[in-house]
Amino acid sequence: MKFASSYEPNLYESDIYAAWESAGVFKPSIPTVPIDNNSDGTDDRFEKNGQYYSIVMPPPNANGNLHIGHGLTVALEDSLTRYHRLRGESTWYVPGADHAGFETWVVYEKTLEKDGHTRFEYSRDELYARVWDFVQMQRGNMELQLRALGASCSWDDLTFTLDENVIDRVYTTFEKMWNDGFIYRGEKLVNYCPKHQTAFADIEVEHKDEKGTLWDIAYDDIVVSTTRPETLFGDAAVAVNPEDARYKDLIGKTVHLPLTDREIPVIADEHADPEYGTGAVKITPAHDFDDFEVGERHNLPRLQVISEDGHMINVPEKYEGLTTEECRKQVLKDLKDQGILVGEKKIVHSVAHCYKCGTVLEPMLKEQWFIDVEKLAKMAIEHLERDEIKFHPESKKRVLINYLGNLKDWNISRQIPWGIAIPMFKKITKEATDEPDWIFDRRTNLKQIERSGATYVRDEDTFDTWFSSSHWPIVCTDWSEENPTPYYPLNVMETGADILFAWVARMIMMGIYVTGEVPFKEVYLHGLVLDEHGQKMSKSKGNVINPMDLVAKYGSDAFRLGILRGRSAGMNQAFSENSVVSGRNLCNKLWNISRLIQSMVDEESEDVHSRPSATNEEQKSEGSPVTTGRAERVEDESSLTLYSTDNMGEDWICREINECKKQVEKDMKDYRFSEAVETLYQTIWDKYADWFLESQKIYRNIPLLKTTLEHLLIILHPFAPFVTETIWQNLSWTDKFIVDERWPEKLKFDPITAEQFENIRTIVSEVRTTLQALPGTNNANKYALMYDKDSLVEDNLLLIKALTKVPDINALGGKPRGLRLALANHELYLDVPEQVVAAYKDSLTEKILSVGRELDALNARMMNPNYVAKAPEYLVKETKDQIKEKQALIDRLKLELTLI
RNA sequence: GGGCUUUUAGCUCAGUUGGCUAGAGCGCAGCAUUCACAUUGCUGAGGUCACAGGUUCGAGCCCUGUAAAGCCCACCA
Repeated sequence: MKFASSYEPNLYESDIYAAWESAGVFKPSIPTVPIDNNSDGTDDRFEKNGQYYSIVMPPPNANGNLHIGHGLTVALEDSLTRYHRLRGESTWYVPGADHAGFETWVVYEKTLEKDGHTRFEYSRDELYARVWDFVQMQRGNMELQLRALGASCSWDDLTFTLDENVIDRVYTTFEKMWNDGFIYRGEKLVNYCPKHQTAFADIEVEHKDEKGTLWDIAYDDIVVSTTRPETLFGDAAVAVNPEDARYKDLIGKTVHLPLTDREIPVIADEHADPEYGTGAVKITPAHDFDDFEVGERHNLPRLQVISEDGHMINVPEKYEGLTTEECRKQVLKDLKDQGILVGEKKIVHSVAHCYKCGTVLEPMLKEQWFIDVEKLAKMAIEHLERDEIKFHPESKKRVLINYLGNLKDWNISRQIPWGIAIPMFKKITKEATDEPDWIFDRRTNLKQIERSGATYVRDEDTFDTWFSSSHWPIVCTDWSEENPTPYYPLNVMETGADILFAWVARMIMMGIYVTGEVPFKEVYLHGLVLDEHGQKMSKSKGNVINPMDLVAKYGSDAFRLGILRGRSAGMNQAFSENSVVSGRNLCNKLWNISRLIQSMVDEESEDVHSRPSATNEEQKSEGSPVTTGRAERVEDESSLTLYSTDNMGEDWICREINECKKQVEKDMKDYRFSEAVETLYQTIWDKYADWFLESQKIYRNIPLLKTTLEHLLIILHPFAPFVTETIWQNLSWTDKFIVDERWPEKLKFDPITAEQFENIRTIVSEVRTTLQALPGTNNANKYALMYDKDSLVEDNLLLIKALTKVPDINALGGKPRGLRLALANHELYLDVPEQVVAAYKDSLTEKILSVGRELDALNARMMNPNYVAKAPEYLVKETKDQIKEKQALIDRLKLELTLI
């Protein structure tokens, strides 16, 4: 195949992915289901020596599109997956799809409304079936998008959050909790959205600061302060602080509740803050969280005056049926008319909103299922304290422990039809008094069941989705009591830092409760992807970046490289198209590197008959430096390519690739993706292309070119899977996929020779810098280079000439002239006329001064007796050496100056 | 009120047990054009590491405090 002059990702990506998928390369190499080859009753998977690497995808919404956060998630998770696969581990990346209970329901309810219907026209089962069809119809987009991003997940194992095995597992856990007494049904105040008519867990509530009014209302002799006058019909008492001298005498007495004919007691409770408002507060146990608790302490009645659809109930006829807003106006008017509205003050207070529709949430008295989380949280804390899970970033562990320590009981009932039905049935037969009021039963497809002569009806509520998704690591790995799998616990859970509490905390609690083990060994939390100005992306701001647009424009790899760049764990960081452009450029660079090497390989095979290894002959005739330990026809284990290193640049690139590999290994272990990518950029671009390949235009070592390119392609593959595979296939040096390759072994090289190449680099750099600094333009073509009795230069004439682009290199024959190059400390001169050298004098003087400043600093360090006495020996020695070096350099520079 | 995080080049960020003469990408400036790649090459400018103290032979890094920005939790009648 021929390489085009630039890499066009669109031409290859989808074909490459399809080829991977049909070849089945994303499946774990060791089966996920138990096998018993010896028929000895043991699971043979555990006997195999393979290492297991498992990771599961936080399930994207089944009927949605991927957003930028998903893009980051895939870039992170798939890099890990591909890296561990290349390392030879049995790697399992389980994809998922979320039924997204509430989210999807909101979308569906909108379409219902558009068609002029409401949820109340249908039974729960009908609604469930309708949403199911709705989701199936819209489903699939996100799975295609995951493929486009290169996610190398095992598609056969895709887990949908409403799959049968998920529901089974959730029911099993629920039953266990029910039997263990962790589940209770309680009438409590819950956060309730009157628009969506469902309750939420505390964590789903969005608090916003808002302007409001604090009204003072006279209840006989006592003036109470309230922001919600309409709830006064539900008042059960007035509370004052027991220490508050103003109201001491009133405690125990009753006052008249305005607009009604009721008398309510004045009670003493710490809840009343003497500093706030009038210091007296009306207590409405059924419609305020604090008041609910006060009510419990004082055994006050809970009077519900607001219905679930947000209208007034159980109130005087005049107010009955009004919305809370209308009622507030009416009440205020009536109180004013009676002259008992005695004050009003503008305040800012925080108000609970529905995180989806923004409606103000109503605290509502409801019977719901709750999980008593105390023991679960305690177990989780114990495991965390024992460091069984490593966090990235580390600080989040403490944050999580603090959260778990203050966790309140968890409301798991939701009044929406789209979700997993709660498997509880309520007794409706009055006479069967011995039977329990509520029973657990898995037959949630039935509305009504019979047991022990009693009739039970199904609870119509569904589970909070976080309750089922807290089982995610368990259900995705198919863990069960009978067949524990080596893929559980997961190696890592990668997800957004914003759902640390909602999801990660619950997975840990549930994992420990169900399996006795933490569900994952490490947690990597990514922050939000912000726009290029560091602003949160939002539709209303119009700054949303669609990852698929970028993939289409620049390619999947470019997107992945771009989004990983400059990103670190747990931080909300800006993202701009620029970084993707830079990723695209790297892909193109790599493509052209491969193109060049392929062309060299092709030439070699054409030339092989006429003039075998001509370049090597040339090299040898110039006399290579004497070295030891140089690689001789090394057999590289991964690629089976034979190579030898025949000059400095070749040893050097082997060393640099080994260093790069080592660095990437370390970065992946520490989840430092950005650094890994950075290292690869530098190695591929600044070292491999700019130095090694340039030198190979002179010394052509085909076997080494092939081996080193293969190594670089493999190391980059986890981050840029498509371009590396496309090149791999295009080169066709092997029959395999790069996906299936093994992480390369160390390259053999001579370290002494490798280090000598640094001298060449210094020489070349100085020639370039000096030429640029000389007056005039296009100096590279103007001035020849001269050398005198310098074996390094002599041995590498062609290379230096090619890299510096000077027109000529000549021997001086013991008569120095021109401009001596001082930095590199070799007998090298630029053949520059005197008047030009004179113009260079200023920059030379400046150079001497700056080196002088460095020397002063070093000397000052050595003058400090404490430094010499206390600093480690090697550092003192290093300083001494540096002083010598700098001094010598200054001498050379001064000599250069006097020569002018 | 409790907790967490951030502050380093114009922008976005690295800087892993203190050894730094503080780095990268983008951007900027200059130079180059039969070259695998202009999605390029070469060169360069650009920093009081938020501030103030302290510890240390030595601080971007450790300690104390201050300021600014952001996030989370709780409370807010």
